[in-house]
Amino acid sequence: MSDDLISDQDYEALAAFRHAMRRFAAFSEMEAKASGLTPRQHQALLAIKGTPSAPNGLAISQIAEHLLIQHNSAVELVDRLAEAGLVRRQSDPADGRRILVTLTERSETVLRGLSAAHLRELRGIRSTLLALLRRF
Amino acid sequence: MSDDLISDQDYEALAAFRHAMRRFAAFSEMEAKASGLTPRQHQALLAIKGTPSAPNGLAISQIAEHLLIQHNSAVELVDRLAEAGLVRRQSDPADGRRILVTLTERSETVLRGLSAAHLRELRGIRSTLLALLRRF
DNA sequence: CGTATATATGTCGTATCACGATATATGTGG
DNA sequence: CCACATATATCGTGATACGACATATATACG
Repeated sequence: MSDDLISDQDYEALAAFRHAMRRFAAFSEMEAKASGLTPRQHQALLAIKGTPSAPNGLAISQIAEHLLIQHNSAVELVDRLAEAGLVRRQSDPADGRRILVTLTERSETVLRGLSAAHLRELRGIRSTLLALLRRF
Repeated sequence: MSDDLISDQDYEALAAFRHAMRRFAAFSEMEAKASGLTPRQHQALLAIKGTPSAPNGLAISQIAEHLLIQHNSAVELVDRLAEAGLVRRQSDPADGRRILVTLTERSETVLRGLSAAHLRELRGIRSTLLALLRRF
């Protein structure tokens, strides 16, 4: 483990890349918060909206997979989203165990604004991120 | 706010990009945890090591800036790192208010292993990330 | 000089939330 | 129709980032 050869430039590249990712994450947190969402809630909405292969909504287990969180955490996340009126739960007619989670009009609107802001931000930092990535 | 024009492809690109970032973050969490670190602790160590312009260590406020967290959170983060024997606090001879945080031998070793794993991972997902970024 | 102000670090109580362990419901295969 | 897998739900716990506040040091400027 201790015979890895890591140069100072490697460390610098890693630090710079993580800093850039953290900057984007912090931007996203701010935007989400300004819209009354937590980052996780935002990502859940985006996963539902951005999965065209699932037009009837995402199952809770799919949300967990997409966000790489535990299933029970996804349940709780959906609890909070539903309580805030941002998603609806509908049981899957094809499989009674599954709950399909869909957006509401309100979350569609919120997500639209958030996505516009994120697109702007990403277009602004795109070249920086590309340059940082190419250092690896 | 509600007249933003966002296409389905935009949503899909955003969701895919965030999923990739989350994947990397989850990978990093796992690796850090396997080394006995939290993600924040890892990033703090990396910031200290990867800032060549500060060879005597980073001040707590600089760590806060780099990680984009509040100053008091940085203090607490350094508390936990110091307690784990992963950093040392030294007051800055040039400014008695500042505390310079430096790595220990142990954290140098841990960070070396973590960095090697992250370099491998990043080289593996680099082309994927580049492709996702170019969609914006 | 000395006082006001700014900056850096530190302390403490609080709230959030992801998790592990566990429970219940539904589907599936022999 | 029974064993097992899968999906969702519940609950207690721990970790930690934060806001509000406190203290120490530096700097500006009369």
